[in-house]
Amino acid sequence: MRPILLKTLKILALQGGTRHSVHISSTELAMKLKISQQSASRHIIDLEKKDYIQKKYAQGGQIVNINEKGIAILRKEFTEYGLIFGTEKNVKMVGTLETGLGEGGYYISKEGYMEQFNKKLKWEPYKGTFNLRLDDNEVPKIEAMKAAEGILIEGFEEEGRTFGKAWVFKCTLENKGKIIENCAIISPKRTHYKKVVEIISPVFLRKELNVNDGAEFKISIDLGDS
Amino acid sequence: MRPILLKTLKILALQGGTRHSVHISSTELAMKLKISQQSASRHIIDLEKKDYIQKKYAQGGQIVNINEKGIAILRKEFTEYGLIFGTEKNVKMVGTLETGLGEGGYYISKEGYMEQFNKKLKWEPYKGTFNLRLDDNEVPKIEAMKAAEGILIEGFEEEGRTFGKAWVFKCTLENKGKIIENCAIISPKRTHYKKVVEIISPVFLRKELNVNDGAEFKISIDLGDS
DNA sequence: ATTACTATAGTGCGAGTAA
DNA sequence: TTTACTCGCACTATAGTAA
Repeated sequence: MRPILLKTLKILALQGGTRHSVHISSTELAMKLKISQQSASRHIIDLEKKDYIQKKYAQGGQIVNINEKGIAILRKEFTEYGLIFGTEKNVKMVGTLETGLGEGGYYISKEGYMEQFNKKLKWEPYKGTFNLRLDDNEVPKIEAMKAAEGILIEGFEEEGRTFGKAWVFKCTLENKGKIIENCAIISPKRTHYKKVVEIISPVFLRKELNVNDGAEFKISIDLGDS
Repeated sequence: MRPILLKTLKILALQGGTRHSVHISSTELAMKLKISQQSASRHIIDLEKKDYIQKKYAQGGQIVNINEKGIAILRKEFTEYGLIFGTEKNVKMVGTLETGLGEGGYYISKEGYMEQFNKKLKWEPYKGTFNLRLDDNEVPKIEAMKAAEGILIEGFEEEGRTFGKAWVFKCTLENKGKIIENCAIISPKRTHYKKVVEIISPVFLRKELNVNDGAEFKISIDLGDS
């Protein structure tokens, strides 16, 4: 979505558009946006074309209603600002199971990491990672989460090789109504553009849950618990 | 501020930029914004020129810090989204006293309004309004507040003339540390582009406080109390 | 690797105006 | 009064590239 359309949608929402219909002329909207009447009109048309709003003509302006899709995008913004200012304490995301390269399992099974997991998570992970691919627009959320506090897992040296530090975030997973506590997202970098998160857990999740690639999971990260 | 710059600033904030410095290359930022590296670089330069951020070069990217001014604009956005979703229960604004046209006093002193003020506010206003000019960027806040609930003052007919309905919002004012309870903003329209709010109060505020045009007031509106 | 300049391509803005 | 079209121009983004 173009930034100017988001701004337009926000102005409509500030007039109460998420709660009831808004009566506003393109001239008035233009003033609020500090753009021309023509551009305001175009933005309204664009928003309707993209199904963010509905409109109909009325005496001296138009009646605008914000659709579910529009409310959803505004709520996403609100959540992201909540993450910025640390008021959002629980991050929920949806991810799809996929097969990784197996590298994750190699790394986490190193004793230098395992002893820290035992100490800091109070459980020992199964020696493999569970890879969940996030939806494209979840990425800012996971990055914000990573930018916030997490549990630091120190790096170490072994046989002349360096194993870098990592951060873990306690979370729970949910699949078909079944909730798995004691999971954690592990990430080698604080913030890094990546659509896949690697999950560790005391149990072999694929077997425990009998799931295959493509299975959908709800991920819930409690930021207050890190 | 251009919408694209706000979006850029938000991305930086989501990397933790409001809490600590962020190490990010223009290429990585460009990916997150889904624009070219060149544009991302330009936006970073623009943000720094306008004092929203500070940056310095580092190995493999740049180190960005968000300034007070940048944090302020992000917080304003957050507040506005809070108003949209009704989580912001208290709206605070700053306004400057100015002399109105005296019309407000004429209208509110009509018996048809006065009896409603007595009943709905539990006090009778002084027969004049106290006009506070808001800062330009406070306008969306006041409009969002007006879009939310308020106390409805019904219109009426008198000698063939129509006196329209209005909304009042209980508030308190603060000037030089002195707090005046029992004030209310009165507005003839739910949402209307206007930089001046008219305040009513049981007392003649100019005399009570010994203030003149230009005096600064903090306005605090409790939306849960309407 | 980076950042960020110049030059060009492309998009979006607003003036004018019709309906 | 509205909304919203066409069209020209200006601004913005990106490609190419230097440092």
